[in-house]
Amino acid sequence: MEPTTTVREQILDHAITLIMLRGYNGFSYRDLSSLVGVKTSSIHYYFPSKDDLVLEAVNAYSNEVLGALHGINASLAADTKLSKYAKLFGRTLGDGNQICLCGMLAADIESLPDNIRQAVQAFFKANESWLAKVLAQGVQEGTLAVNGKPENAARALYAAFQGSVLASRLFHTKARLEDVEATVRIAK
Amino acid sequence: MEPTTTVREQILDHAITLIMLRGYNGFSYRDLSSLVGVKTSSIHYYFPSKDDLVLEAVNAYSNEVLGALHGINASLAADTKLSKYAKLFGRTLGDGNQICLCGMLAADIESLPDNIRQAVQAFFKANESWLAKVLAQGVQEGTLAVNGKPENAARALYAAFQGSVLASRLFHTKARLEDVEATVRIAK
DNA sequence: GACAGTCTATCTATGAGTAGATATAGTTCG
DNA sequence: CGAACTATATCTACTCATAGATAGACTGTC
Repeated sequence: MEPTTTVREQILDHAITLIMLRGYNGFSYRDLSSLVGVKTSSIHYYFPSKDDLVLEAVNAYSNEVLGALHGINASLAADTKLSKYAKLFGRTLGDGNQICLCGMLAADIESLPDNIRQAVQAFFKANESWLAKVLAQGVQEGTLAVNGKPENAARALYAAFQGSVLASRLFHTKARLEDVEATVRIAK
Repeated sequence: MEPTTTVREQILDHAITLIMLRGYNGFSYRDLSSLVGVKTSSIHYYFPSKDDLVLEAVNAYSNEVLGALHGINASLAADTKLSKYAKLFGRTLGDGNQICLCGMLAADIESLPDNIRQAVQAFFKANESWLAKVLAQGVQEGTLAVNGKPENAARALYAAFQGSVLASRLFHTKARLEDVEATVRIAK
């Protein structure tokens, strides 16, 4: 009675996991083959080239994460929203040492075609503009400390989140994510 | 009359460049072979395994960068030091789209042996503690805005720098590095 | 003649990707 | 109805290129 996931979905799921763990150049069709239990040729049937697979992985991941972002209740206080965001960011760290798929692909970007670069850029921009709104709200509510324009601060904050998951995994700790949140939160 | 660099040094230099561009899994002995003009077997003569090569690359890079950090005049104002630091960070972005070698290897960390992880960790810690001192100085001088303890803020700031070079390369702009600096600088 | 440094030649494993067979499930039409 | 056809999904078997790594021969120099 297990939830019937198609082979295609399984391939995509495992691809996402592997990219978050080892990056574009760090996984192969062979890896997927042994994880899903079908031959590599079957994977090529669904995803003709590796780039096709990665592009779909970005889109699927992006939809999921941006969906979760959209699901954060708009009527919450800004600092509460930020906490939820930080938790979202660190979610994959605990089980499996995975970092944000798009952060990973940003590191691998020089090995990737332009359509994937654009998809990753879009993900970055979506996060930055969401954060910019939260920061602006936090300024109004007096719960978040923002130096300069919210748009600029949001880009820096997003970079800090991306960098901190990198460092968190490097040091096997989640503390660095909290450090980032603390830089903008105003103590009560 | 070119400066006589040994083959060994050339290999190491190109390895560093390639790692900063494409990461651990994104370059090969063959790439180095064609760049330096010796056979791959000669590279194995100097660096028996790829991991040996990468470890030496981290050490060489680390010495160079930390040397440059140490070279920043201790008597400067904190905000001036921070500007120099940001410039240092973005130096390799313009020519060649390279990001910090240790930031790159942090992304690839799950493919790397433990001795390299430790070397990368050491580099991170050195940067963070240097930044912590600068932030503490900036608080005293009233030129930098720090929320919370300098140690925590320094970790978050360093993460922001790492994340911002990632984003800068992704978007082909250096603006994101400046956004980071702006979050702690107090406008005159 | 020992040794550092480089080469040729080769190995074994893995990389993405392709060709073509097969099996099964619909679908169409006489 | 049932034969012919088509689409989907999978496999076996392969290609060609690349990966890191090794063995052993050669060459110059101290």
